[in-house]
Amino acid sequence: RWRKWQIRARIQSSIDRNLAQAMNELERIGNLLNLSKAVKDEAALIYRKAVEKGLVRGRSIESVVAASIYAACRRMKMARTLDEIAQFTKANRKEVARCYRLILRELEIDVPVSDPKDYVTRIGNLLGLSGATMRTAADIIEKAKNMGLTAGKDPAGLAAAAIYIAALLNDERRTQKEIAQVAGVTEVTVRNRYKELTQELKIQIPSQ
Amino acid sequence: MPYKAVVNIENIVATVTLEQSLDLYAMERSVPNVEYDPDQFPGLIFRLESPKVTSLIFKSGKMVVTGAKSTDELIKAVKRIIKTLKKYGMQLTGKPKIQIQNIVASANLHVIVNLDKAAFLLENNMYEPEQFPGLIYRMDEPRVVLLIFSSGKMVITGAKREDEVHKAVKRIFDRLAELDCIRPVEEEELEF
DNA sequence: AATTTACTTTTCAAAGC
DNA sequence: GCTTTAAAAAGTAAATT
Repeated sequence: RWRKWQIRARIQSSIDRNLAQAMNELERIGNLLNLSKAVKDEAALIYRKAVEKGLVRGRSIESVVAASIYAACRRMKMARTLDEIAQFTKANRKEVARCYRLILRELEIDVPVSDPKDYVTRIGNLLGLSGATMRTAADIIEKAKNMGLTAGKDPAGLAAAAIYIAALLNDERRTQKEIAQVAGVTEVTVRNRYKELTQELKIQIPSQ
Repeated sequence: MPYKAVVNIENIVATVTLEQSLDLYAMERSVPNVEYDPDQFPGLIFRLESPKVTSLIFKSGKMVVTGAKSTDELIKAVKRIIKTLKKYGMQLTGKPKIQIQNIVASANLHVIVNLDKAAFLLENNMYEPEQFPGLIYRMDEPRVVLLIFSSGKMVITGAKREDEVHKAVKRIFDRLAELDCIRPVEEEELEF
């Protein structure tokens, strides 16, 4: 009886110590990513579940925290790539992705499929574009979805191309280079998505 | 939507047990075109030109043969590997025991798959287009993993028998159809 | 800007670290 | 877990030309 209580107390204290350290990491990375309290709270909730299920054993706290933050961002529709999050940890993208997959499988957490529209908002804000341009870009994404042009494509690349087109249509042109940079994709990808979207959606670009 | 899937076996991974220990250092000296660096990997790498397969040979007498596209090709390759090793002076006795460990196949359902919808309705799936363009589906029976693309093409892996591949393809087609996740291809260029 | 090469994902065994 | 081997799918990336 006593021994059982002792074991339980020991496990609880180890979870507490782990959580204390993890919450510091979560706060640090979350602030570097400019995440709101709501997203950080969601990440904390996911991390707590992961610890209770023993998913952190044999893994670095930092990687699991990063994976929890990624899952929280996805659930809260706060577009952040795995690379953006992993850059603030000692682990690489591959290790954080491994922890993320583990969280998806082991915890009963529903994460919606990444939406290019979430990246439209993020890229638009980083470039200081108007709400009208962002709405145009979101419309382009919606039409592309309905035509089946988005399946399997990187949402960041799709959003980058939609922003490029929308900015041209709304007369606040940005170069493919600066859009690609904030979107975290290459200019070639922006160009490829741009070609496909303008062709398939029959969008006429006014010549400068 | 008629079922007209085309299935291709792309790779068979098998283990071969020779039931005798081997001197890999001697093998590296006498058999040409082999790679052996025990610090990097414990197996000796032997490439057979026809049938084009690669074999990892271990000192325990066990080997891994990869690259065969059919069971016939696999058996032929194992016979030729042993014949080649004997030709270069390796003493091999007894008949090898061949076990297929994994079959990788590709298939084309000739339909367009709505991956967003499938990701939402299908169980045991993972669809992360930021990471990989295919939807990863873990099927319980037969126990295989399918990588499904919006083009209707897919990869089936983890099967131990060929009939499991065909069964899995038929099953995923039926499942995608009942979930209303497929639509016909507008116009398809014929492949020859 | 077009090619080529290469990496992402999944599966599996082998022996050893 | 890692190391090595093979293979496909489609997207993205980087290096050449």
